[in-house]
Amino acid sequence: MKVIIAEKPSVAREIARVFGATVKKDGYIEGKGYTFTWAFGHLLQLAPPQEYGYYGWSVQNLPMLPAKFKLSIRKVKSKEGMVDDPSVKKQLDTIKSLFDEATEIIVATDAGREGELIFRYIYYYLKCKKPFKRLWISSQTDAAIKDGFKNLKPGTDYDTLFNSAHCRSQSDWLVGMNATQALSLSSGTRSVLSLGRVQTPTLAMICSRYLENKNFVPQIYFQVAIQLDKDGQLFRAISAESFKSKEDAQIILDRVEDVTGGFANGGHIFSVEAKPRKEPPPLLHDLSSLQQEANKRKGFTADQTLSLLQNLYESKLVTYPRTGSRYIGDDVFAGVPTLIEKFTGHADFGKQATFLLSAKLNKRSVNAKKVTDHHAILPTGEKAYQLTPDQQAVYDMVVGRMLEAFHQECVKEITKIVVQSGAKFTASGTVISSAGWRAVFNEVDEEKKDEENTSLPKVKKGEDLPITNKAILEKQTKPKPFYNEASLLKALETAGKEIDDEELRYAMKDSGLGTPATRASIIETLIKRDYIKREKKNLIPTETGLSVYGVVKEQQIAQAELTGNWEKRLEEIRSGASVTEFQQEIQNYTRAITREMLKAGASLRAPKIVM
DNA sequence: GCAAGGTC
Repeated sequence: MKVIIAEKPSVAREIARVFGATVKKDGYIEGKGYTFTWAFGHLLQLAPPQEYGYYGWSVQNLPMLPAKFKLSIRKVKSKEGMVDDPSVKKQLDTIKSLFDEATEIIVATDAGREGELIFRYIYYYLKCKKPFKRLWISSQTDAAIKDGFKNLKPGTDYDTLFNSAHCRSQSDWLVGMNATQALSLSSGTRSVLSLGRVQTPTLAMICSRYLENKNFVPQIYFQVAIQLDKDGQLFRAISAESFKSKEDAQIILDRVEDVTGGFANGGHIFSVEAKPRKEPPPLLHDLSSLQQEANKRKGFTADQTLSLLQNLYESKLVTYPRTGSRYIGDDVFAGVPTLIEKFTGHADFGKQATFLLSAKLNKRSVNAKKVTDHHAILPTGEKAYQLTPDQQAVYDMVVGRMLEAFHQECVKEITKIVVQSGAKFTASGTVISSAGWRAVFNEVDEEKKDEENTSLPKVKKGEDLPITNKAILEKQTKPKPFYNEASLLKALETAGKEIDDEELRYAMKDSGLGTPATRASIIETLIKRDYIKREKKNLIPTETGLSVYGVVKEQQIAQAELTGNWEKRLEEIRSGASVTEFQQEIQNYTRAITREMLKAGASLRAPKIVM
């Protein structure tokens, strides 16, 4: 009997279906001489400190550097504290008995570093010695699955990938556990002051943006506005220059040849530029872009959106949600017309879906090379009913985005008029001449509301128009806004793009900080630690958060570069470089950061009352 | 009591 193990039930079901296996058992599917089973993500994790004899939290234990790491079953909260997750325990038992009977194991966890780790941790935990082969596919269509099974790789081909994954896991444990205990113990506050490779740079980003915003000194500047009259249609133009003082602006204002100053034809049309601008449709959603949109539209937190999507995924209404790709392959694209057809009766989008059926579909989101473990989020086309309003909202964002992504370009007419009247003034306006994909939601872009849909009258170069009004505008420069969930997610995705070191920047280019699956939980962790709080839509640091930031901000653990550095080394390990050398460096860094944090906590201690 | 990673 051959046993196939997938990362999650949905994938095992898909593969079983392709094989024609239909016998559903508890924890696996059987048929055609194969058995298809699954994990639920990571079933095992690196064992906590007490399993190496580091009992309690104590400075004497630090730094904790286990000679050999152990694995333990994923924990879940219960009345008696953290206990082995019973459903995980049960599934491990199932996998164990299947592996015992197996003649061969085929690994079908996701094609990536963590997918490899998920399988290997199970395999080593169960002390299994059976040979295994690796299925390596990046899309789960029938063709891709069949093709993958014709090209199974020897399991040992991925030993170095496992090494890099194991190093990632151990390093996060060593640095995170030790730095956290060191800072918490030395602060003497008896609360958990956690630190980690991902959460601490994230906290640093929020704090530094907050301080930058708070310490921002707005600069006041002045502009001159004039109002012109073209055959009764009024429009506004603003001085091309801005001025530091009101007096300078006044000089320009006085030069304006306006009606009250006795000039009948005050504004001279110096130039008129009108050009069409084509705006391609947006890409399909990945998890992050959808979380950002749901935060902007509905104010949902990243965590809420993920959980709503998980519900929709479990109801088989949308495809796999924790994806980092905004593309689909040609195989999936082949099914898109049929999919669109299912939405021709949709209350909001029916008309656009019907339109798309006879239109040439835009293929901007179709690129097999940019599909990683999973493709972009799509509706499955299954009938949706009895959704809660929040589920419906997220579902509609998925459906709407699909229609947008395959829709036509939006064509805008951008007009720029330059008026001469003592000085140069400009008026600009944008008019949508063909809505294209923007017809789906038919909304005005909030951020660009001022310039969108401002239509300007038709004027000709050389014309002179009366100026009916003029004024000095007082404006001030604005600070960068606080982070909110949407802008933070975006910043985490693109973290590392500004690193000076080219190699580190390259190493991080596809990752950023955290992963699609973990970013929502990072935000929740920072809130749970009382480092940050939600204030309206913004993420604001608390006093605790700011003081922790104060003591770590110069440390490597607070920089995105640390991840860049690790990613570079992990990639080298994947291509065969020494593991021990990296592990040695991590141990050294663990000793250093532990020492630093044991000192640093003192400044967080509440001042003693002097009698 | 602690990391980051994955998933139901």
